[in-house]
Amino acid sequence: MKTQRENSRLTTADRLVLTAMRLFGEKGYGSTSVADILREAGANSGSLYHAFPTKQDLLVAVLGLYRDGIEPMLLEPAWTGVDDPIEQIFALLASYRSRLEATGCTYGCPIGSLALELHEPDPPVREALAVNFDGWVSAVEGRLLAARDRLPAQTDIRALAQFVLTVMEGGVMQSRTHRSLQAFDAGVTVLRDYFQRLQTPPPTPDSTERS
Amino acid sequence: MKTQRENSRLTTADRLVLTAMRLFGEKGYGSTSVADILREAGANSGSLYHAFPTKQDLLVAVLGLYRDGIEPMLLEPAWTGVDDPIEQIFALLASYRSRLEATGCTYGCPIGSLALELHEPDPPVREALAVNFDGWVSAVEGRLLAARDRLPAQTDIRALAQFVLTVMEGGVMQSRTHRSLQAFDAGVTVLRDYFQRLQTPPPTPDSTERS
DNA sequence: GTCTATATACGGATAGAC
DNA sequence: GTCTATCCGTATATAGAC
Repeated sequence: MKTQRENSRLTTADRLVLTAMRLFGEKGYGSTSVADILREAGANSGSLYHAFPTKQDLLVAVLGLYRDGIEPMLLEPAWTGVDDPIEQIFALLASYRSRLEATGCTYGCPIGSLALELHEPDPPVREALAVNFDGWVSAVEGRLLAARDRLPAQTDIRALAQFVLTVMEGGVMQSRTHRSLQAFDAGVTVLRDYFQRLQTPPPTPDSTERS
Repeated sequence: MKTQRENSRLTTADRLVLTAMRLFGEKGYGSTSVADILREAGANSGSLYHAFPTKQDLLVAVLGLYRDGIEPMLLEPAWTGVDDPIEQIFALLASYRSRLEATGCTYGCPIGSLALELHEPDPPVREALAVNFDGWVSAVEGRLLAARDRLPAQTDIRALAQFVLTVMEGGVMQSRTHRSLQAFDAGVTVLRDYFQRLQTPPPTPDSTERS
């Protein structure tokens, strides 16, 4: 579960951020010590504190990496070969499922984990988390806009995009706790049912008397 | 945000668990030190370790309290005066909203926070978290069963109950991160729309040609 | 069962030479 | 920019008298 060793062609600062990103994702922020990061990155204390005054600054840098990686590292791989915008949303969810499955339901969404681990994060950290959520939601919103003609006219597109994130995060939380994909899958299935109902026009007023 | 002082008529062990419950909820498990708990409970180190060999044993006891409190502390207050089973589900969600609102969106669901804070919890802790989720889901499932005749016959009741938990936890996570009720409210609104659609029979096959 | 005092480890962060 | 050595606070847990 650890990459062969963060590419040694990078600068020390970059290696430290990448190592921190991996360890924060694996063990969380609080349980990752600066000493862990230094050891795994093959760096020394002085180098880290030269680039990052505090451990928290390192966290903010990691969250920036996640943000910048949403498009190339998350969306692009998930969407190749999938054309339908709504199916792209479910392909995104499937990528989280793969991650859960590949790790025995121990790793889900690193942003969500950090968001709940840090109860009272300092403003820059909280903002960086919020920016990550916003970026994710905006990507889903874009897919919904592309499928707008298949959704009821009065649909709140932004709220529906947030709802997709909600379903992903809630499902990941339960699957990690139960160490089973069942809860995540159940959530996706229900969400799919909802999308199907959204795309099915309701009975017209004068047709209700037929049933 | 702190009770006037955990009732001094209780045994020391009980006072310690109640204090730990409060502090774990406020600051998380990792950020609450044993010294914090001792100070706030007005107890000494020896008393704690006499009753609980480790801090983790204290956590398991706290999770047991949460489990036992679902019915009397959570459901009963939320459901008084609400008769409709589906409205009881939304009343339960409203109780989480109240908690978010009362705390400036800093406290949501203590179980969910712990579930994501503890990345690789020891088996007894993970089980205790899972038991809490199960108890919550079963309560919602009971309400859905009471409303079964208003839902499509093929509805997976258990999965739908899990979905309600998913929506609550995902909404709480985002609202805490954004420090705004908007995301939570949006999730509840979308969920309500879904329930309405579930309760609206779809067009019969031979009526589709009318539209 | 409760008290005080303390063992022991590890945390983040720093100093100052090179 | 990177190195080694280390400061200093706080963490969980324990010892042993009462």
